[in-house]
Order: sequence, then structure tokens, then C-alpha cells
Amino acid sequence: MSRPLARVPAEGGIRSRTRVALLEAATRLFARKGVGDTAIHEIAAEAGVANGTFYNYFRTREDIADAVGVRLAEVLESRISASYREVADAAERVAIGCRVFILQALEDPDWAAAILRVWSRSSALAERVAEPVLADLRAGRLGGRFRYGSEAAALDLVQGTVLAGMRTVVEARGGAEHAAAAACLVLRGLSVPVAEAEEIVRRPLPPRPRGG
Amino acid sequence: MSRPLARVPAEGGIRSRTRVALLEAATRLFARKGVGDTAIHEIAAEAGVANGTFYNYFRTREDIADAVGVRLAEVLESRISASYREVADAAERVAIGCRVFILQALEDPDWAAAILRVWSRSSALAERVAEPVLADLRAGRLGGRFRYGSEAAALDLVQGTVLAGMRTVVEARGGAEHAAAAACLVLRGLSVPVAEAEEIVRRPLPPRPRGG
Amino acid sequence: MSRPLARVPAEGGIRSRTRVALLEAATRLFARKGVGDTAIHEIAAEAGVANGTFYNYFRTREDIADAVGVRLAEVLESRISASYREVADAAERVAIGCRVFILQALEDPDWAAAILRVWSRSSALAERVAEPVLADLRAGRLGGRFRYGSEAAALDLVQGTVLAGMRTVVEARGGAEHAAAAACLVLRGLSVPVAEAEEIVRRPLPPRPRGG
Amino acid sequence: MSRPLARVPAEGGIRSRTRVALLEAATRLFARKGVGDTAIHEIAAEAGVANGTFYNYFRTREDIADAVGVRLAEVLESRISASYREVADAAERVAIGCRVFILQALEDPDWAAAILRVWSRSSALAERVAEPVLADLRAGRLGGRFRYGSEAAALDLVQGTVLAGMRTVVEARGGAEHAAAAACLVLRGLSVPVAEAEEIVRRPLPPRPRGG
DNA sequence: GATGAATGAGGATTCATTCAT
DNA sequence: AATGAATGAATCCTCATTCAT
Repeated sequence: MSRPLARVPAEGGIRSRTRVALLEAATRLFARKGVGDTAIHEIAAEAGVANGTFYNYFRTREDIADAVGVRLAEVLESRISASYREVADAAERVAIGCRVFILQALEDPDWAAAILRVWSRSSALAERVAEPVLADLRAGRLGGRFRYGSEAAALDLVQGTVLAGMRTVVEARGGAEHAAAAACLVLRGLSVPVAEAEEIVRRPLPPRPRGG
Repeated sequence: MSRPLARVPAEGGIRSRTRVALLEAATRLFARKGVGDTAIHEIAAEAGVANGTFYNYFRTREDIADAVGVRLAEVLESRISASYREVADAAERVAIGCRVFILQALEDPDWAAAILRVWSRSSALAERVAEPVLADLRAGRLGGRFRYGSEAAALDLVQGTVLAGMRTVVEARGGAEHAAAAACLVLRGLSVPVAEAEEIVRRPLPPRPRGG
Repeated sequence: MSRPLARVPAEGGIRSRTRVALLEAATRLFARKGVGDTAIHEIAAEAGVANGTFYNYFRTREDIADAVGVRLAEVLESRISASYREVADAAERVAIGCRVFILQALEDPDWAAAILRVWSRSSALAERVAEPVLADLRAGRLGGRFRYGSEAAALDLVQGTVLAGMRTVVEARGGAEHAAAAACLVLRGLSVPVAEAEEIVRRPLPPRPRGG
Repeated sequence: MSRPLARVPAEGGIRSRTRVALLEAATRLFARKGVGDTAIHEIAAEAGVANGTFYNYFRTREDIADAVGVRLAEVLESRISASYREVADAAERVAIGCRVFILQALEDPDWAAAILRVWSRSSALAERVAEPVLADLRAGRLGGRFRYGSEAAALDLVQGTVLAGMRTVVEARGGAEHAAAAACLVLRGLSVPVAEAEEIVRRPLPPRPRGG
């Protein structure tokens, strides 16, 4: 695993409580209404601070959208890298990543909605998520686990299917089983034999770390 | 093919000349700046009509976004169903669909950008595109061509990968070869054997109909 | 009676049906929403004609408001002068006028609402209504029936009380008995002895003419 | 007294300086052009604040019309209740009320025009004014001063005549003597004997309080 | 740092009016 | 006469941003 312990951000520490309140408020609102339809004064109100306080921490809405994206990615990374710690096999790592994303969307639809809405506005988020996936894909190809012609296409397969899967569960068109089903198709797309893919996606997920 | 709008059937009326101008203007602007960032007076200006004329045809921006979505879907359908006419094999049909989408995105990035931006705002578009894909998936499973546990997951695989692939070529991170590469991974995800998948996605596309 | 036979207008004759349709539509809408809140295209729609047709008959909204006022006054006059035909006593004439107005408001709240709304916009209406009232006041003073110092104040008494009474019944704060009650107070204000006033306002109204 | 706004009690706050400016501006404009014909940006300009500031205090034009109505009523109440303090006789109280309204209209036509225009838009105003009138009517009937069959009709007599009287002086069709003349007719309508009514409406008005 | 009133540019929407058919 | 699409000025309203406290 390339980025082993991102450790949830330093925001609990010295950095202002207000900044966190704004980020959380923005996340809720972005999830509910999208980035473009959320007014700055709404974020301030939801965070329980005055209108002008926003500008002590962020300069524009895109600014905070980026920060929200980074924050969402950090949550995810901490979740996934925790799951990863003991897993060396690239196929299993990819399967875990796919499943965790979709299961998390099921558990926390707000988070998922925010991811989906921020995804196309904040390049920071997409890039950050792509990084560990690419690392696993390369490792899997080197180790003979995966076969694919184009790395970009493989990344599209993984990210595209997972995002679509998240949307499916957010819209209540799929339940917990959707995570394994999607992961299985992804693995097969990367050339993992069918039977093996089915077995891998049924393995229990590594226990989540205490903090959740 | 630089002219995106194949002039889908019903657009012959006299009065609806203006309506078409508005739809085409909106398509260009949505592609360039997204739905939420396009002002209505911009659409009117781009269409060469007065500000208030917009409201003779549409009531809100979401309204015209839906109509644009329907229109884009119609263009696509006509393109794809034309390609399909002679093809019976479900695997080849799916491969054609995936490739046509991505190649079209390469040829007409405006169209593709519009699709990507409207996709999440207009349920009409997503539903309309899903329909023929589902038909092919079912036919392929019945015919033993495909294996998948969950239909929803299979749809996520196809749609998710193709949308991601479109974004990749629109952002110039992939060229013409990306279409076949993505289609190949999709077929393999649906359980088509690797060698066969590679062969299918290399078959020439059926000739486009005259109108194109 | 000063203006004996206004005979309901000539509008049924050669003048266009469309004009009447517009006037009736405007009356309904003015009654419902007031003059200022009624758009010209609404009047046209309510009349069942096209937008531009309005301008073949009227030039502005105030224009048609005036015409509506005149028309409402004509309806009234025909109603009242019919009632008057056989009545010579000024006190009884005033009592009839007050009662007819308020009873008419009860029977046709739309008409009354229109009167109330047009009253302050169309000087034509107020002047037209004032004329016969003044004639009766003068006749009554000459004949020793009424005593009042200021003609303007007497007119305010009659018109003000009747308009307020109309509003009262339109707002359902009064019923048929309200007409006689208000008329009685007006007569007393003009110095008709109490007992006599009470008797006068209980006399049956002259029969309405056939046309109504 | 040319300064209409006696600065009714509660208006001392710091922030509400702007609110008062808006209310005074609206009062002037409503008086001049009516509620419906006054644009919100006109109110803001007249108050000397920016366009959007209006919305920090009121949401709609009806909103501020209501507030203006309440404010006008407060001015009146303070004026009249001051005049009343020493007066016990219901007939004299009613006479004072009628005369003060009409005299005030003469002294401050802006205030009167605003009353007349707001009257039919703001139920708050009408209700507030009706209350003390009703109290006096009841007291007068109990004390044998007034005779009337219907309380609603009596209220219509008083309010209707006074409003019409205000309009008369605003339109310069009557002078200072109009106040007494109208009040006299009202008293007679309520059954006060003619000679007595004439005497009562000639009594000097109680001195206005300092603030006036 | 926090506040929140004030600002005013900008976008949405309505509607009176014209005019070619 | 009737039509009704097109027009664009005028108004409504929101909201990012500033700044004095």
C-alpha cells in the first residue's frame, strides 16, 4: 500500500474549531444541494457563525469545495488504508477498495452524495483517489494478477464502476450486496478468473480501526 | 463529423425554429460551462433571440436541461441503433455501444461535455440511455454470452466505464484507442473471454448512415 | 329622478362582441385581483382572444379600467333608475339607492368587488354615481326632507357609508339585513326622524324590471 | 403640524434606524403613488439606502405596507387617545375622533393619502382603527347616547364617512369646516339630537400633547 | 477573530407593446 | 380584425463581499 498511514488530519488539534464547523456544514449542504446551489451565507448559517466569518477561512466557494473534497478523500483513505494494512495481494486490495467505497455510501449517504457532487468540481479529490488505485493496478500487472492494455482504461473501469455503484446505492437501487457484485465485475474486467473473483469479493473485510 | 446534431425526426415545425436554436445554444453553453453556471440570458444571446423569448419555450434552466438531455439521447440513439441494425450478437452490440460513445466524444467534445454535465441533472437522459443497454445485457445473459450476478451492477459497469472513458478523452488523456480499450475491459467484466473480447473490439464499426 | 332612462348601453348592438368580452373579462379579474395586479395578457386570455387583440379596443390598463367603471355604473344606474321610476320622495329614493347597492353586492360579490377596486382608480365611476345622489340630496333639502350644512359632507355620508357597507357584505360580515340598517343610519344622519327612517327602509323595493 | 411621525414609542434601537428610514420613505411614496405602483428600488432610494438593504428588513411590498399601516395607526392612536384623556362622553369622543382624522388629513395630506391607499391593503390598519371606535359605540349605546340596530352598520357609518371625508379634504374639495360637518352628520346618524350634535362638534378640541 | 449591516452587481422573470402574417 | 411570437425595458431578488465595531 502506497500511502500507508495518512492518519486523519490535524484538524482536531490547534486549528480553529470554526474551520471544521464550516467544512462539515459545507459537506452537508453540498451533499443535499450540490456545490453550485449552495450559498455562502447558507454555509455560515449551517455552521452557526456569522456571514463574514467564512472569509477568515476560505476565499471562494470553489475554495471550500476543494477543501471538502480533500477532507472526504482523507476520510476515505483512512478507512481504506486501515483495511489494507495486512493485505498484500493487489486483486484483493482493489476489491476491498471498491467494496469499502460502496458500503460507505450505504452507511453514510450524505458522505456519498457529497463525493458525487464534489467529484466533478474538485480535481483535488479525483486525483487523490486515483493515486492509490493506480499504484495497485501497476502492482497487480507486475505481479501477473491483472492484464490490461491501457492504464487509463483500467482506471476508468475501476473509478467509473465504483462511482456508478455509489450512485446506485445512494438512490436506493441497490443494497449491501451491490458492493461485492460491482467489485466482482471490476476484477473480472482486470482479468481475474471468474471463480477467483467471486471468492475474493466474499472475503470478510478487515476490521475497521477503532475510530471508525 | 463535426455537426453534432443529426436533426432527429420531429423537428420540422415552423414555430419551433426558435426552440431548436435555444436547444442548440444551451447545448453548447452547458458543454462549455455546465448547467448551473449558464445564465439564461447567455442562452438567449447565444441563440440570437431576445431575453424574454426564452420564456416562450422553457420555464426554468432545469427545464431546458432536461430537453437538452432528451435531445442528446436522441442523437445518440439514432447513431447507435443505426450501427446496430445488422448486428445480432449481444457482446458485439455492447462493444459497439461503448466504442461509439467514446469515439463520438473524441469527434465532438462539445456533445460529450454536454452529456457529462447534463447526466446528473436530467434523469430523462440516464433512463433513456439505460434502456437499450439493459436489453442487450439481458439478451447476452440469455444467450450465454454474459455472466453477471446483478443486473444493476452490470449496468454500473457499462455506464460507469463509458462515462469515465468519455471524460478521459474529453480531457485529452486518451485518444481513439481508448474506445476499444475501455470496451474490451467491459466485455471481460461481463465474462467474455479475453481473446474473444480483444477480437470483438477490433472489428470495424458498421458504416454510419448517410445523415451523419 | 334626474337621469330617467339610461337604458343599458348600446354594446349589445353593432359594437364588437370582442369588446364586451374584454370588458367582462377585465371586470372579473379586477374584482378578483385589483386593477394594478391584473396583466393585460390575463385579460386577453380570460376573454379568449389573442394578446394583441386587446389593443384593437383599448390602449392601456387605465383605459379599460375606466371603461369597466362606466359599465359598472351603467348597470347600477339601470338597476336604480328602474327602482326609482315611481318614487318621488327624496328620502325614499336615497334609501332605495343605499339598499340596492348593498343588496346587489350581496347578490353579485364580483360586481361589488370590482366596484370597490375600480372606485379609487376611475374618477369616471365616482362622478357618475355622485350625480344622481346629489340631485336627490338637493331635492330633499328643498322639500324640507333633509337638513345638512355641507353638501360635500352629506355626499360623504351617503357614499362612504354605502361603500363601507358593500365591503362589509362582500367580506361576509353582514347579510341582507345590513342594507336596511345602513340606509336607516344614513337617513337619520340627514335628519329624517328615527321612526320614519325605520319605516322607510322597510318598505318593499320596487320590482326590478324584467331585464334585471 | 407638518412632521407626521410623532416618533411612536418603541423606535429607539440602534439598528432600527434604517428600518424607520425605510418606513418613512415607503409612507411618502405610498401616499404619492399607491402601494402597487411603488417599486421597491424606489423605496430604497428614497430612504437613501442600497437596493438590497430593503430585504434585510422586509420581504415583500405587502410586508412593508402592513408595517406602514401599523405605524400610521400608531400615530393616530397616540394623537386621539391623547385628545381623549379627559373626555368621558361617548358622543364627544366619537366627534373628536372623526374631526381629528379629517383635520389631520388637512394638515398632513401625505399621511392621509397613505392611510387611504394602505387602508384596503393592510387588514392590520383597519382592524386597529376599528377597535376603539367599537368601544365608544358600545359605551354610547349603553349610556343611552346612541341608538343603532346593527353594530356593523354603525361602524360602517363612522368609518365610511370619515374615510370619504378624508378623501374630500385631500382632494381639496373641502376645508377645515368639513371636519365638523361630517362629524355632525355621523352623530345624528347615531341618534344624537340635531342641536346637541351641532354643539358637540363645535367644542374646542382638547389641546394636543407636547410631541405634536 | 467574530460579527452582521450595508452594499450593488448580476441574474431571473414579467409584461406592455409591436408587427408580420 | 385577429393572431401570437418576439422584443427588451423594468422590476424583483439573491448573494458574494466589505468593513466598522
